[in-house]
Amino acid sequence: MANIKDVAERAGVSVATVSRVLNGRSPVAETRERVLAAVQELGYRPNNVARALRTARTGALGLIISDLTNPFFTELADAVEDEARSLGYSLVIGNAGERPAQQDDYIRTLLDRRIDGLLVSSAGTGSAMLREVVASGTPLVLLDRSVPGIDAPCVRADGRAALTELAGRLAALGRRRPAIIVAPAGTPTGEERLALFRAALAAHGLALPDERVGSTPDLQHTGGRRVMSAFLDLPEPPDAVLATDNLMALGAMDELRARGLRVPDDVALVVYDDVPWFTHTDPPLTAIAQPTRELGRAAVHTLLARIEGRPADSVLLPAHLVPRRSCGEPPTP
Amino acid sequence: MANIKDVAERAGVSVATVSRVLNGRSPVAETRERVLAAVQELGYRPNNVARALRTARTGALGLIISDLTNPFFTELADAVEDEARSLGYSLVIGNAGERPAQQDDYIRTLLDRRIDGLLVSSAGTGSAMLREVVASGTPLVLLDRSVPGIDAPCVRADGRAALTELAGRLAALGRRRPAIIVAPAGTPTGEERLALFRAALAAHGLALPDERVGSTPDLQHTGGRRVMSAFLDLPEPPDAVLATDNLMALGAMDELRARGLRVPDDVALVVYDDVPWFTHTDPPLTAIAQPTRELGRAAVHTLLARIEGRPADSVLLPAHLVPRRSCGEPPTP
DNA sequence: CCTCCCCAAGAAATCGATTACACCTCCGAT
DNA sequence: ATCGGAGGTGTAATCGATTTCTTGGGGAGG
Repeated sequence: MANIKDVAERAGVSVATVSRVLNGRSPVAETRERVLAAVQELGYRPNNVARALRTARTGALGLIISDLTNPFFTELADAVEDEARSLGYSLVIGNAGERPAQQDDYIRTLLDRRIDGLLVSSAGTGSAMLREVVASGTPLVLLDRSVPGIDAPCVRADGRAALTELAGRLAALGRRRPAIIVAPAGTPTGEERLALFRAALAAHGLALPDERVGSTPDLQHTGGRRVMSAFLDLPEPPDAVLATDNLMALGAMDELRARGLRVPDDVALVVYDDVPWFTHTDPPLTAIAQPTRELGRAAVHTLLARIEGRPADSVLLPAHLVPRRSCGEPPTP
Repeated sequence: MANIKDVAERAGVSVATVSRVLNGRSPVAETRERVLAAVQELGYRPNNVARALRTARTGALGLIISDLTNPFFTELADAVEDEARSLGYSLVIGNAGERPAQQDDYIRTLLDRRIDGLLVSSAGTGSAMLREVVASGTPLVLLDRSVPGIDAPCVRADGRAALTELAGRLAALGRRRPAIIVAPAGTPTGEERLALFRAALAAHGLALPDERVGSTPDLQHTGGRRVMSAFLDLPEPPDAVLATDNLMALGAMDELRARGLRVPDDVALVVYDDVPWFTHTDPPLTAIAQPTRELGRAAVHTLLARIEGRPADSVLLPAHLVPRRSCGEPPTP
């Protein structure tokens, strides 16, 4: 592949001039033409590796995503990618697969590659490596999940309004025994969702006792199913369940189906995170929709602010409730 | 951040020695210890950008995916990422969003970043840039979708057996008027699926006339819905439809539902690509499952073979049929 | 005791760009 | 006429690693 020296020779100028022309520094028509012609003829493309070494800017952002196969995170990644690209950055995606060790491994790799900034939707609570990121001076923004003790802005959704509305509807529909499936204590996101839901229910005179708070470290299908099974074995099983993740919700639904129970007749089901195909499930699922694409965009902007040394605060965007049949609503058209 | 010079000074050796120790070249116990100690104390990490410049190897692979929000490609990307990582490469993902222009843009960026190799699940037929990739000497492997005129190995699934089985079942279930929703003529994948399905049906005495071949350039939800609508307006509407993409299938299902038709009673529906939540749709969807993860793995291995100068052939892995209720099977447990 | 060889380690070139600095030329002002 | 400034261009330093070439010291063999 042709390099800048070849171009310089062909155009009869020095490499400095070529560089200047290409970076739009000193455009003297005549010289400029010759250089651009040479670039054309040789099909020259600047080597980004060399450029990055010299300028200490790679033009790449890193994104650590907790689980790429989870549709919520997929859409998030897609939005981040879009926004980064439109701002001239490319994106290196690392999929933690909900495994803290793998996440650390990936962060390490990204730091070694000298990405300009890092977005992390953290798996678990392992923050040792995140502390290193901060120490290394690499701009960091947390996404969707905050991590205590890490000094970095966090971009995420606020479920308060949606949960308040949900509690009201459940109460109005006559549900008396709500339950929640949530990430284990110690995960900030999980604790927050639990607290907000509980408070919202209390406002309508509904209690959320500990026996109807089910948690599982396995934030997947099987975890959701196991928790639902435990719920149904209670002397007074719940008549409305909020699953704080879409995969767990599917597991829960499997368990209900396996026991011959019907949604929403026997148990209402509500899911955190809306996904396009929720309209196609049986029954269509009521969801708490996070503003996914906006979160992605905001995260990129916040990160860029940090990269450029501008001040950057945390961002909180409102989630909203999307009522469908699974919580006892009339079918949507 | 500490660099190799700092380490050298601290250990009282030259940079060359540090480099050798770190790359396991000259292991003299005593010197080695001192260097490693210095590395520890300074928290030194080699700068991959500098290393890449010198060695002309970045240790990164590129993956162009036609649509990241399509669950099939998500799983594919996940598998590729896993495999690449386990082999010491990191992955830069570019999402073409089914737009050829964006795809070209991304390929350009990846080439400029001097990735070691490129995997492309191509959007559309635009192959001008792919030709450039080949010309640039960057190892290239096509994934899922072959591109005529591009001299690169292609890793994809073979639907013959699955389609043959499907045709047999449809015939046995008494379906007489099969139809297919497919990518427009000119896309190799679409044409192949059409030809295979038609041949398989013919073996059971079923015809697939052109009026029951619906295509749409929009490989998404709306495209699928439009085609299904046209089918249903035929004097003799189909009684079994194969959608060659999962998003198009959802669109088709929406149209059926909107018209008050029932699956599979009125129309049987079969989908290309299996997705975890197909068991949760109403009704559960019969699918032709591609060996997604194996495809991803194979693609990485094929690419690595090319990178290392070993010969690499195209790979064809068998897809298989997963019968569920939407094509008239008994409910699966 | 001298020579030769081998091996470890240092010095310096190199990868391909950007950029500080020096130089040269041309022009206008004093 | 001379000086100063400005603008364009070339020379060379630089980024941080790897790698080639060179050097020096120690051990073995004569």
